[in-house]
Amino acid sequence: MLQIDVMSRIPVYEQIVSQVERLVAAGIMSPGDQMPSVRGLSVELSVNPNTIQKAYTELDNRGYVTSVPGKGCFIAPDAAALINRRGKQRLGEMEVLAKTLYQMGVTREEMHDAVDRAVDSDKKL
Amino acid sequence: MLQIDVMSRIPVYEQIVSQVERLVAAGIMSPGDQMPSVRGLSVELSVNPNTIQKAYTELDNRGYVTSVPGKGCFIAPDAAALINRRGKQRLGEMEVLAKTLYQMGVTREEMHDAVDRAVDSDKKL
Amino acid sequence: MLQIDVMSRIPVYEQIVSQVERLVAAGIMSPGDQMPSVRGLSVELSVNPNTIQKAYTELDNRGYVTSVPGKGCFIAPDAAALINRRGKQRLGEMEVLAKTLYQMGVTREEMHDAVDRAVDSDKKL
Amino acid sequence: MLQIDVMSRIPVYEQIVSQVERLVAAGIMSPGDQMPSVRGLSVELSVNPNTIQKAYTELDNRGYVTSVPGKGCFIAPDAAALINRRGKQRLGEMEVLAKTLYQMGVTREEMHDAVDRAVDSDKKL
DNA sequence: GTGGTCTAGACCACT
DNA sequence: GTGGTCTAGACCACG
Repeated sequence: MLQIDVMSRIPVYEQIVSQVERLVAAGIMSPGDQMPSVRGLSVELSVNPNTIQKAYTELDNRGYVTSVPGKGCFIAPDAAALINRRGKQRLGEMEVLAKTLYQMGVTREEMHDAVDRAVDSDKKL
Repeated sequence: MLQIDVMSRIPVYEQIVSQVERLVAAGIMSPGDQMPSVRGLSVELSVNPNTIQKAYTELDNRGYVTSVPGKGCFIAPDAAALINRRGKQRLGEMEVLAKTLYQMGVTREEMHDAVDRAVDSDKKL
Repeated sequence: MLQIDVMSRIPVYEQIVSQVERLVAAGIMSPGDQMPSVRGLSVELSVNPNTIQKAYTELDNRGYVTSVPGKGCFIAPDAAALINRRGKQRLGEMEVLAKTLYQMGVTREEMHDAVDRAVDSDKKL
Repeated sequence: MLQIDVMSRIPVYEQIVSQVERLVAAGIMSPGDQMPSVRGLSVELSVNPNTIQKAYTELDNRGYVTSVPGKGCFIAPDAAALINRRGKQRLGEMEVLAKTLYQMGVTREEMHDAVDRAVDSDKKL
């Protein structure tokens, strides 16, 4: 269910967090669902268990999952809402990027087009 | 003319590159203009000369600037065009970010608004 | 596998870049192969780690290699193609040199012979 | 008669030496001809007199000119022969370059073509 | 004075 | 352990 790109500059643990984020927001993973075990996911992705643990800790910090010692790690009831809130906060990143590109001579329309392309490409899937 | 935020996670040399990029694109620095000397900028920004040197080397690699040992560092004739081209290439980053945010439940309109805010805030200055 | 000539006027980091270029083009290093670590190569060649780092950064900039912090530095999938493309671009250097030598009274045949000597000496190895 | 490119990476004094080399080899300057004065050439090219002096010193070292204190600087009788000899020595540079390019996947034919292009472009002028 | 290279030694985040 | 950034201080060639 998860795929990681070891060649990417994005830290592996962050890739895992992002993908869980996406799966929950898309409704593929639902509140109450159990996450794979740290050791299981470690072998499945051929990734160091420490890295998986770091991702899970981050997911817990963000409130997307609740770890129950001895039982496992479960998607939190309000995960989707939290993710949506976090998404809105990240609009600031887009604002910063847009400002930078605008200062480099990219037009408002070109940026709107890029956003539309992204949205449409996602709708198709 | 340049300002550095030492607390930022963005490397100092990258901050310098970005700011020169902006100044050239805005026409504040023009082709043929001489950049501040490595040592001069070093003391002005209280940054190690090697860090400035790294920024200047990067600017040269990108073709924004031509460094002439013993003479100085000058804005290249086609710097603005190169910067614009690089800006268009970076639209891919915006597409990736937009896709991610969309998957987190952010709407197309909210993203368009973010772009518009960025453009308008820059126009005001 | 790499050898450095500290007495040469060619910067050490450029020597490293050139040699890796050669090894990859010759198929001795293949896509996906891991480069020696910065520190490891540093002690092996008795060169400062910063110098190695500079070489690796340049290799990354040229797309021959992808550096993954915390994991290592790996030969890029399309490294050989990029190197070949760069080689063709550098034919311009040969043209400039040939023109200069011709103006100094060196004949076309003498230059062809020099090229042939170089090619043959490389084939023998 | 001489033209220098301040933006070039090639040192100004070397540009001057090369151009005098070319003019003599082409027969435009002949043995016995007087070189421009250091001060005169300095203002004509808008170049620091020290730089001109350095070029003249190098020309003298190579035996292309003989400086007569108080009278001036004159093209040596055997200048053309010396230049031709130097040209042949520089075939080594071409050999090194050819070997490098060959190792980067450039073919023998492509290099021969580059040499021919250079020779032909010079013949046309 | 200029840019460019190198060494030495430190710190950071990530695996 | 890895790569990446930064500081401090030195040396070089060029103008």
